[in-house]
Amino acid sequence: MVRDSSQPPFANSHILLLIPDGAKQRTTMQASYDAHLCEQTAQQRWEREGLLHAREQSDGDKYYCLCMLPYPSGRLHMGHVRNYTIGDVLTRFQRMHGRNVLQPMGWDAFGLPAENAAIKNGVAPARWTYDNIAYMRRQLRSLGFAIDWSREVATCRPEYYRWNQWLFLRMLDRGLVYRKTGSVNWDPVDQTVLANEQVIDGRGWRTGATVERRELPMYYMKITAYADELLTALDGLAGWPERVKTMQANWIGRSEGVEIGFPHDGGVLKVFTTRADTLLGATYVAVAAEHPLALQAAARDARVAAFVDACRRGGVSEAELATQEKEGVPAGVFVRHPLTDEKLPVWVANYVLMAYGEGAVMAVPAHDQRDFEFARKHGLPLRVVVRPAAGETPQAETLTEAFTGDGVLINSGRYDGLGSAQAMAAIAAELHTRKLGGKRTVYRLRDWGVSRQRYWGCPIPIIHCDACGDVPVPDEDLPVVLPEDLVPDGSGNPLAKCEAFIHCTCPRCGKPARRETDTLDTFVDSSWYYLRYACRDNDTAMVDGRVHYWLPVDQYIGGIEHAILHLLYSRFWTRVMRDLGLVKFAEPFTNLLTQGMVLNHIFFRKTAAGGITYYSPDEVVLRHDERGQFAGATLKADARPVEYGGMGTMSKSKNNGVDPQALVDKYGADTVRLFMLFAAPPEQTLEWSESGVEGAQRFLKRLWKAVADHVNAGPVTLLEPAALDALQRALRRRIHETITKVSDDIGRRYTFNTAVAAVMELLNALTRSDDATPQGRAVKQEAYTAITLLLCPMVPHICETLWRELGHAESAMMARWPRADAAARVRERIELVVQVNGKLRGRVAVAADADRESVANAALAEPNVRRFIEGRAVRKVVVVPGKLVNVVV
RNA sequence: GCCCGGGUGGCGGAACAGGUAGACGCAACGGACUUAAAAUCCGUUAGAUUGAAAAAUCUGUGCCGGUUCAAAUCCGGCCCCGGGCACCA
Repeated sequence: MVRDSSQPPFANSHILLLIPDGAKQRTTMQASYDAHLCEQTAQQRWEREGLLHAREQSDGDKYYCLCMLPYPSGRLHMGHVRNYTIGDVLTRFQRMHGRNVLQPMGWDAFGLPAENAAIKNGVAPARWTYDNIAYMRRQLRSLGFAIDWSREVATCRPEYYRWNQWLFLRMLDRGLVYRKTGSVNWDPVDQTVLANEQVIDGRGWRTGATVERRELPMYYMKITAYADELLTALDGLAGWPERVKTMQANWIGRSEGVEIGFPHDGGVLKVFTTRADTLLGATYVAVAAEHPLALQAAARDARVAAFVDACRRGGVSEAELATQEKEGVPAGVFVRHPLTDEKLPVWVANYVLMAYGEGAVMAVPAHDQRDFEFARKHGLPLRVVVRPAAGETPQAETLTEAFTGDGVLINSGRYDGLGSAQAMAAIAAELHTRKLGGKRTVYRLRDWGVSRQRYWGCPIPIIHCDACGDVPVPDEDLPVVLPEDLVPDGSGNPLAKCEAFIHCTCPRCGKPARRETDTLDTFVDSSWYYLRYACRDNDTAMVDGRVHYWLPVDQYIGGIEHAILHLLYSRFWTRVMRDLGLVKFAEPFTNLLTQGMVLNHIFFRKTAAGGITYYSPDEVVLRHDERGQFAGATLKADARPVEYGGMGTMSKSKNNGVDPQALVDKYGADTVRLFMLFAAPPEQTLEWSESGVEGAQRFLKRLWKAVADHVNAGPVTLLEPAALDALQRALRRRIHETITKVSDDIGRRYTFNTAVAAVMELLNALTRSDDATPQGRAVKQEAYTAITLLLCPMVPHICETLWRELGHAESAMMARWPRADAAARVRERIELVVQVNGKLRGRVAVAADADRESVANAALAEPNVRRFIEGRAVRKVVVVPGKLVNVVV
């Protein structure tokens, strides 16, 4: 069934099709396009002929095209359609280039929405999830994606997640998993942990209660052990978008600086700074509310205790911490300056993050803007120790903002006169001699907390024994299976109340023990699923030899929202597996295409309790003022106002997804696919609008009718390029220019919108021509053959039928991509634009190979150009070959 | 608040390495076909000015400034929108 890639499909590959091969019985082609008939017939054929199954084979290059697996939220939305259509186009395009392609699909099936659905409707998350998968799988099939369904995985199945557990234990063996406390959002009313998404303005979304931060013991994966490698390896990812690499580099956030110890009665307070040159300007030290020094101070001082307590209110997200008002109190503790021995006060401040560096900073108000504002607010002193290399020296009394640039040191004793860089090195050296610090590199990246106090996730394979402590579940007892019949009610993890799950015996001492009831972060599931597609039927190993054939992924496609977390975790996980000898590569995704989000309006209401409810855009009516401007919206159900939340990503949680099914039912899959591709280039954000779907449908109908008219006019004769007249040559040139353009747009640029536009232009040119001569019809035969092949990756169903009508027995899916004939594209004369002083003043036609001088002379002779240069001296003539002439006067 | 993108006609977008701004499509308007409508086909469509017309000129790519023979594209500053910020996925 698989084509031998060494055989070209046509004897003369420059001329696309000479004579139909007669495989089709000559009957009249139907005049009108029936999308649903086409789609059903084509899908059945692909299935019947086994064209969707990928097999490991040695001949020909493999091409593994992967789309990020969907969360089974219930129905596909337009973001999915966009993602999977792009993937399908690239897969089919590569298949037509003779590659052995794999395009799998699966389900990111654990997660919060299943629990929310359970709370709302009382249905078990497992049941809800499996029903959703069944429905969405049907939707994906109806869109005609060339997916090898025999490799489907669902991350909520024990045969999948047992390998999460297995690898977790291997990481535990190697010290890459450890336990420590971490902060979570706590809803005091529901007595439950909330996700950051469920905290809105510091309140729980269901109860409206003010959220508190709580400390819980959790498992962490040591991604920081790979921080440096994950950062430096970005340079090698030539197939990744620059912006994604920049985001990851900033996220890892490597900083080279100096660690400084401030001695005090109870020991040494460590801080980290990238500006050790400003050390002599430090006038106080600030610590995070969770810092041991702050907690000690709180035990002695009621005011500090109250402040530390206040810091616990609100959520844990960085965005929330970073936008809150900067506040602090004196800890009532003092430290000594490591160089001057000066006594400096310690403050407890909410802007210091415990998770970064040492959870403490030296404050230099004259040279750090945040310290400056804090010092002004609390009347703390300010000392200028760096002046700009040129310009005025800032005066402490008159400063209106911190001077944060590098410069020359002043008021710094023996360091006076040194530049910032020299001073940093010298100060680091002195600290090192005094054993109070030295150079240090820190990362913004934190270890990956993987514990979730939730039911619908992969159980963490640990048993807690009073005698033996935390004991790993033995490999032979894996998987630890999650009971699928529990129904969360919003008050904590039902697993923690499930006696049948919790009770077990300690594998070490045999005494009764308790299972861990936390489950793993769902990012664990999605950190390696792309490996499992290669070998999902192996029940004795996580990966096998087939992984070495298919991986790494040649093309990965998914939303830009995953630019950091998912992609970084996957890169980390792959390295762990490499170091365990399970895979031979470090980077799982060779090429990455990050698709822009599909946005839609967000509407919501706050409930009486302070919670929030989202409404679908088709549940509301928009109101406009007399000038046609948007002026609010009301709910259809009760005609009362709803709040507008702006544009946002289509998602289950915001209730603003648009189900493509109605469009597929009405217009067919090809129209929906074509519309999504034509709407915008893939990387661009797309605000949802349905207008344009009709246009996509109209184009397919026009194409169908054009091919039908051509086919029904009877057999064609052999194309003889030498026998063509000028018009026929011009049309044929357009065919081959279009082949070049579309090949480049799909294969290199990924701009499917311009590829479609180019084919539309060619069809427009074709339908304007009424040349019925034998050679005229031969050119058209070549044109329709080319168009069918060029569109095949994008709208495969209609092309399957057109291909058959054009006389081919083999499926269009297995046909070879057309090659442009360079000879057909040659032009004799070209048109150039002529500018005078950069403004367009005329056009001239010249021979394609004309030299600069004759081009310039032709330009200067153009009548309108002469009008503008008359009576003025021509100072310069810029000739851009093939493009334009600019006359400067 | 921090990091990363984006902003072009009524709308989606095109202009790929600094060289014709508005390809292609939607919507709108006018016409053909039709008893009529739908569908289809043909035409017009950035704004302004001049002209009977052909055509020509001016302005114009979020805002302000700069570099260049030439800027949507490069540089500096600002505004707005979107994505991410570690428990949404």
